[in-house]
Amino acid sequence: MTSKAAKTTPDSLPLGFAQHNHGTCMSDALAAADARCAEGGLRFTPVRRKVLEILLQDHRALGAYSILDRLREEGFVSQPPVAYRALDFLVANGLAHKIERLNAFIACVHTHHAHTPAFMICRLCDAVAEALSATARGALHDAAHATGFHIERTVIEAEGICPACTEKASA
Amino acid sequence: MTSKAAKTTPDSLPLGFAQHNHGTCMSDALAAADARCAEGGLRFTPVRRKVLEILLQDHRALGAYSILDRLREEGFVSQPPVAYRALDFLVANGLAHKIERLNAFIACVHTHHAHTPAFMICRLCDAVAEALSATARGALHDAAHATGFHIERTVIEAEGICPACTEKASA
DNA sequence: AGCCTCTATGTGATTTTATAACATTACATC
DNA sequence: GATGTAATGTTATAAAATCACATAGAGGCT
Repeated sequence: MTSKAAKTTPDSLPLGFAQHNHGTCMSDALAAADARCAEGGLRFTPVRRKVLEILLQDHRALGAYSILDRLREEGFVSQPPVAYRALDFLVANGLAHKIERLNAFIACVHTHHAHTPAFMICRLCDAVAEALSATARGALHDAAHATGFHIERTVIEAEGICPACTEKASA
Repeated sequence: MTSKAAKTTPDSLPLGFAQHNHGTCMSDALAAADARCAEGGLRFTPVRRKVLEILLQDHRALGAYSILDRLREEGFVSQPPVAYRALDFLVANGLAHKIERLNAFIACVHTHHAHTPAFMICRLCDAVAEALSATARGALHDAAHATGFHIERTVIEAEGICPACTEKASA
């Protein structure tokens, strides 16, 4: 678990590659979502909540149409705009992120602090880990500032092979 | 290749926001492409060259179907796979990049050195600038290395407002 | 309550982006 | 000039995203 330091708080690791307690991570995230919506006067409606639950359950990047299928299974209406609207809401409010490289969505695992997400995508097992990206973001921001560009949103995604798959391959 | 010093060679700036000589930039890029293909034993076929020319002419991100339209105008065959295959070739060989955020493609302006591209996308005028991203890339790489993730490719894109549009807005 | 307004949802169709599958042609080299 | 490989032509379809417009709910106001 430890990558370099002795301290290993859950969110100092890129969740997604590490084992963790899905139950608590899911209920934590839902609680955080409830709190944020209440605080911001946002309506955390049934479809929105269900979409977030679906994303949290899988804990991986899901395409809008996979989500739509899951919604249908759960008895929700299943036209594309339903899923896209819910996803737009979640993304706009920091409860989920879009992985541009995959045209897919993933629940945010760092809901408790504002952040610029960065992802690592394993091309073998499709796992996606969200890393804290203060450093990468800072560097980009500096470069942009030097040219007078005002950043509103960043997409930082690395594609490659995760630790587990690397191990499997060499075994 | 100074990035902040007084010297301002064309490629120390994020091309795309800065004015520059399209003619030479285009012929330079085509010459570089010729050289690279010759060197690597790659076939720089008419469609591939034409697609690169189209991208260089516009000097902005173009969707595959826009490129297809342009190809058609120039008398090329115009089924989607034609454009996608040419684009795949250009991207695979570093002559063009895909902007994931826009599902669009842009000619590479740093063909002479290997690099991990980073882009700044203006949401007002749609200009896209390619920046040198040694720093941002380094930070991401360090983070990945710490967790054992092996990066093969990175997507680094910032969306916001370019210098020109910022100025226009405040004027 | 009743009314108004704004937001969210339901629904069908369409647009945009990308790939599958398979036939044909061009090029290299022996 | 046969043969293998890479590139192109062509049709069809899949996958992702949005448009447009109708309906329903929540909250404020009198």
